Amino acid sequence: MDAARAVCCNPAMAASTPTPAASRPAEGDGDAPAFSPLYQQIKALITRSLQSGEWRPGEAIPSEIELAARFKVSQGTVRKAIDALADENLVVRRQGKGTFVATHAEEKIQYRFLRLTPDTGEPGGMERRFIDCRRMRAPLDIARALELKAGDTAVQVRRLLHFLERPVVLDDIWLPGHLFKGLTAERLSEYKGPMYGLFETEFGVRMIRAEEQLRAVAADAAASELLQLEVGAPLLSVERLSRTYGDKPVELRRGLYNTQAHYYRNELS
Amino acid sequence: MDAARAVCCNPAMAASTPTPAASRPAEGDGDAPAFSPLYQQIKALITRSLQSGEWRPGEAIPSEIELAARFKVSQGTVRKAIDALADENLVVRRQGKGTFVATHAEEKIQYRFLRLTPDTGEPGGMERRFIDCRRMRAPLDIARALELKAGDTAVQVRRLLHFLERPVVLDDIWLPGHLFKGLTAERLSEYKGPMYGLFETEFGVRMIRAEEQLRAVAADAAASELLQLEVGAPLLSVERLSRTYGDKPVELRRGLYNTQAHYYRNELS
DNA sequence: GAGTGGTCTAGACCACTGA
DNA sequence: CAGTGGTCTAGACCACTCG
Repeated sequence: MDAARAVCCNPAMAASTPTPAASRPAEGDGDAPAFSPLYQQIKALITRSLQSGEWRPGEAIPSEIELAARFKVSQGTVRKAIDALADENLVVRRQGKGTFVATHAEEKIQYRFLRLTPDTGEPGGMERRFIDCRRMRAPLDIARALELKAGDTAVQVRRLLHFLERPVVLDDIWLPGHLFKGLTAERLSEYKGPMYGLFETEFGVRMIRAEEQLRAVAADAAASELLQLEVGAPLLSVERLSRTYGDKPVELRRGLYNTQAHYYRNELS
Repeated sequence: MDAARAVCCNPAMAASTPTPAASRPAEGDGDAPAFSPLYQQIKALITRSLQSGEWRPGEAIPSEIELAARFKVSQGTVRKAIDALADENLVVRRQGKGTFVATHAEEKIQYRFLRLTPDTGEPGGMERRFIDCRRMRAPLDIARALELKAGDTAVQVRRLLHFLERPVVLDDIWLPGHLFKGLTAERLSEYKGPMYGLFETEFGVRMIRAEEQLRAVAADAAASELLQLEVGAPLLSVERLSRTYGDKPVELRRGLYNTQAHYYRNELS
């Protein structure tokens, strides 16, 4: 009855003790020690359930005690696994209530990934205006970034963010076509709340983490018109690659930020 | 013998049990619950020892077992305190060896805080060239940022970073004069290794964390000459406020980055 | 082999939430 | 009040480093 524990389906796992003699497999190349602590295996299992949609964004996951029973490990081990997930913002702990699947849809702080802050006043409060939303064969650079095959279709969304009636951000957003069937400008406009909330609830695509590359560039004709600036004005170029579970890239976003009255904030440690 | 535990000097602390009846002080305003877990108190004590220089950067701090004995708590509690310090990069754990005070002086990855990456190739490998180093009364905005009194002296350092013989970064660095007595261009030039390493070993000032504000700006005459660009060329402006223990600001740095062949990298989660 | 940090367990108790 | 996450403990054992 204890020969199974919880990791019964994990290829790199142990039988009933956490680290049996067999846990040091094939030392052939003097590489890949391949020892995985129990709590990381549990973390992987929980992540798999998150990915499979066993619990939906915003919902509570089972309590630590339940999970401990399910996986046949101690509560402390489950706790450590959940702590790691909470550190990665995949999950939110709320004392006395439970542990909840993170969501972009209901956050008080909208725009979890938007680091632009007005010089005076609070972040947020940006108004969205969509310019267009088109399906097409993915250009080469886009396809490469999104790991699409040549010829696959992509969705391009362009939009502006306004702050106090002035355009501040011009975004050019690329998405894999096969994940976003039926995405139209109308649905984008109708949806209240952050765009990543719509992606989550309507298309089941959850943005987990992202990398950004920032540069200073000069406004070209198109950008200068849309952002109401002179050609050549300096703009902050922000290229973001967003990823979902398994580090799979699912969005490439090219933003141009007017930083005359805003700044991009970052913390180092 | 157990009435003292370790937190004997902490005003917001308990006697011998972690959370005695008295731990809910003065609920007057319906504010400030002021409950501090033991491990956070231990963390604060360790931080105080770090700040006081009881252990120097690069050195090992006492083992978990020793600290547990000193503070009269369990090893698990010490462990949680150290985990928190490691998360904040104040300390580095090395299995089998010990826990070490973090340092800017010996890191393999130099420039822990520099997020600029060349488009092709590895980060780092920048050559420093100092332009000048002067002491003066702190300008008003600098004094405010560094929390100096009007009239206090400040040190201004200007320098360039070159990559493959081309100037890429122009830094304008402001430091509180009273912390950096005797800082000269010579000492800056002679020192091998990152500038924060010199600050650490020569002046006992340790940069713990920092906030940056990024903008796109147009190069003025001075910057364009030093960075060998046309006037008006777009530059990434990076204003960094660095802090030491207790969140005390100790450096204001204004950088201008040429992002034609480099980008500023950031990770979101 | 001795000493370090890393994992895992089991159990007690506390703080918070909501019915 | 019961149920949740949060803290603390004590002890066992493992993985890593170095002399």
